[in-house]
Amino acid sequence: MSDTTHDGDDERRATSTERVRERPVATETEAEHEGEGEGEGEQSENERTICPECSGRLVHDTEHGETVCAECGLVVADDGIDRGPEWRAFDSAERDRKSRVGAPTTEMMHDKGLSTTIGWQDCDAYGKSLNSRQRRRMQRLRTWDERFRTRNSKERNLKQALGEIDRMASALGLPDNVRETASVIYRRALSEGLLPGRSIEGVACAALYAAARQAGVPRSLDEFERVARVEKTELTRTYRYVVRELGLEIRPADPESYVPRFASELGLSEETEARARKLLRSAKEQGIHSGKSPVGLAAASIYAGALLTNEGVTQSEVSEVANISEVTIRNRYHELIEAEGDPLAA
DNA sequence: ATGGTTTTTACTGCGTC
DNA sequence: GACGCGGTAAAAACCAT
Repeated sequence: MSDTTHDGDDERRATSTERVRERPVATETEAEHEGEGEGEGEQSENERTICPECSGRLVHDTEHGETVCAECGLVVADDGIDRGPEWRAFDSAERDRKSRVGAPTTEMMHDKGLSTTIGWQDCDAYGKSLNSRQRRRMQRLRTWDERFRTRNSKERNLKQALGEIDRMASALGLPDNVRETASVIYRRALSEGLLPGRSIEGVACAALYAAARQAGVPRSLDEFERVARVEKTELTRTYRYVVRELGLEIRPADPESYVPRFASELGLSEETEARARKLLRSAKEQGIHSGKSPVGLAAASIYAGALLTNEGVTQSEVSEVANISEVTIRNRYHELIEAEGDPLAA
């Protein structure tokens, strides 16, 4: 699912491959700094995403190889490298024949999945098993391969964080694309020096929380606290910090996104779920929802919806699955029914 | 730190099975 | 009498300033 973004690349024209910048021919101090490729081009992330003229958002136009401002149209950089292939394919057979690339890169691994790994199966390229001497040899190589790949601290840091993100994401049932964005957020936090003084787990957790909300599949703080290795207070603190420093735009969670999960946990019908959504929508139109906790609203809409369809659900049951007090449910659901235009009275 | 808003806690009374 | 529900006051939590 995560590689769908790469499918369109084949059709892209290579407009700027011929302009790939030439390297200076001879340099006297021969590549002494080659080995320590730290954060290659990531240090000035802000400069790349914000227009210097009007501070609007910058967008990359891969068709023309330009970086332009979405607000004022200012062209910031026009020497972008087109990373698409230089050939075109007109059917899938031709695509297979011409393609010279391997797996897509992924943000989910600390080296973007570009490194090779020595397989764990003790067999050669023909599938024949190795003898014991060769086996020992491969085991040694594996060890050194692993040490080499995770050699510096930054990469070890990333590796641990991404593992943490992966673990929590599967515990919370979050899809791959959320993990990807969480990884991107974490990378940005790391390259902007947000980590010192904060725990890896905390920042990783905050990144995942932010990513889930951005993707419209939010999980409540309570749910995060259950799977995270950090306290809720630390989570909220680092979350706020990361969002502010990185300038992430995150709107308040949509109550409707909680409805399906609560409904299924309580074993309620589609009809009730639909009623709950309807209640939430009319509440939104009247602006009842602003400032109120989205989870509370979702819980109240579930309760009210079940009431309207005569499905027996008690307030305490709803408060149980939503982690919201019964009082809040009562207050919200009165407001919801009033906003709906009092269908009970009709 | 502070003040305003929202949520939670704790408690009470009412009606029903 | 246990349970579901509604309401209230005060405490706690949260958020922007």
